[in-house]
Amino acid sequence: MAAEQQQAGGSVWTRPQRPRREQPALSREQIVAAAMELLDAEGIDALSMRKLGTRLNAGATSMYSHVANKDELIELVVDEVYGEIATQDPAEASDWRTEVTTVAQSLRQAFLRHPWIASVLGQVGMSSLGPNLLRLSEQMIGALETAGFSLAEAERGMNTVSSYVVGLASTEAAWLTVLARSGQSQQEWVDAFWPAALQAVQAFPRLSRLYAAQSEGFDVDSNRVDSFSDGLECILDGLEARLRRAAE
Amino acid sequence: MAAEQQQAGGSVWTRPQRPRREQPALSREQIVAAAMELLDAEGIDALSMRKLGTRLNAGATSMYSHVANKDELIELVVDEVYGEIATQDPAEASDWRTEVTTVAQSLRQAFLRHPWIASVLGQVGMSSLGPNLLRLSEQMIGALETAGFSLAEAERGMNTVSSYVVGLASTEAAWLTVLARSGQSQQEWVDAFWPAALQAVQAFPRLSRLYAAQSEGFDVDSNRVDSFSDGLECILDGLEARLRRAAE
DNA sequence: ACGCCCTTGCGCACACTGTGCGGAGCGCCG
DNA sequence: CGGCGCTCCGCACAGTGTGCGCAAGGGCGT
Repeated sequence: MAAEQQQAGGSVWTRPQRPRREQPALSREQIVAAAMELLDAEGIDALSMRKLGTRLNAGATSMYSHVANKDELIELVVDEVYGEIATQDPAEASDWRTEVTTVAQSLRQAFLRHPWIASVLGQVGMSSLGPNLLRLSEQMIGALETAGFSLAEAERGMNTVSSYVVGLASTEAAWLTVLARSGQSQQEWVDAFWPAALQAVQAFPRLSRLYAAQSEGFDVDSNRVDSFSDGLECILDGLEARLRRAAE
Repeated sequence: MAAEQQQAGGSVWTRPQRPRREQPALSREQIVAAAMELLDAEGIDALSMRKLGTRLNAGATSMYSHVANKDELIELVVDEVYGEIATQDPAEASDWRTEVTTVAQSLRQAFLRHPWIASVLGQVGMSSLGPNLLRLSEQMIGALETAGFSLAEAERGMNTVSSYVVGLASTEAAWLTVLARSGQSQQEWVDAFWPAALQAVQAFPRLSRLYAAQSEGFDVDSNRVDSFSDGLECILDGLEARLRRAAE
């Protein structure tokens, strides 16, 4: 610490180098950005106000002038994640399916870029009403409404799609978090866990067959993205069906 | 504390009432059950090992003989929640759609009975491989496979449905948690938040129309269950479509 | 029958958390 | 130039998960 400085000098100059009002030295944006870095680098457990403070060359409680709570801070960071997703230019009006698919894929990838978000969504919920989330909602509802759905139908469709994306991406992200915490490579982790999984599953015939089939190697990652796209298209098929049904 | 007892008596009798080996006095099941009670009653923030200990007339660290971690404890409680869902008797082989729907609805209701689960799923993931979760997976895959899907298709279908259920129920449960923490009634909370929501949304035309339409009252709860069932049927429609497509 | 060991529960302690409070430095307005 | 207010920070408090070592008995070897 700076203990020796305090002992050497008087209390007058102990921290003269603190550049008080040249610029506020701490801003909401900086805090949110630093929190995002910390979360991406070390995960949710490493985010403490003290660590965030030191990373900003500030005290532990200095952020409370700009942010009410740790919870509010987290809400802000979450919306920042949503902010990474660009809304499409409405000029290039493409197929509604590709438009919805684009948003969904971007959302998934944003979640996988910031896996800590899974551990946080259950506390913050989608209820935070941050501007970026609202923007995404507006776009998706817009795509569905111009496709021919009523406004209420469009909202339900959006809820269905986004629930699917959030649910699946959360599971994936949680898995990534566990993986990261274990410190092993993906292959190591799978190898280590596979026997236990096989044994846990052996009382269930279909799961056993499934796991056995998956044993004879296949690419885990590519299967995952296929699986995501497949489920998404399944939902879109369901939506398209009711669109056609309404048109007749 | 029991300080005066120690001062008054010798250290010999300070805790003679502890019934050492008459019965183990603490079991995994008891611990999990008590944790569930505590979680249901006071939510995730109230679950600490100390509180759990006092509730079991035990010390704070006495559970660590039966449970490795707090995390492991939470995994156990989560699987206990899945355990509340009964698997259907395979004898009465009904329509695959109603079978899947039954599981999905039960899952949703279990989540809403224990809203704290939302804040926990992102840390534990579905990756815990607890026996009850496996049982549910087996049933759902079974329903899909006997309906005519291949094993791999059945797994993907299950993933799609369960991701949807988990995602949506998590959002709802998170909302319930926020509501409970606020201490207000649902109506009070909505009334208090509505102006802010309207203002946040006013930059987005479609969301504004949507919220305005929802302002002229309708039953929030019934709309929610309708919305859930609607999205679920949408997914099932999509699945059924590929079943028919494969049959041709 | 007696003494030893080994399991099991628990008190203590440590490092760490979020955050309320009061004070201190600085810029700005009157 | 004096007072006000906004930021920033050190301190302190209550509370957390959990590692460590001790104590108390039941079960077993002799």
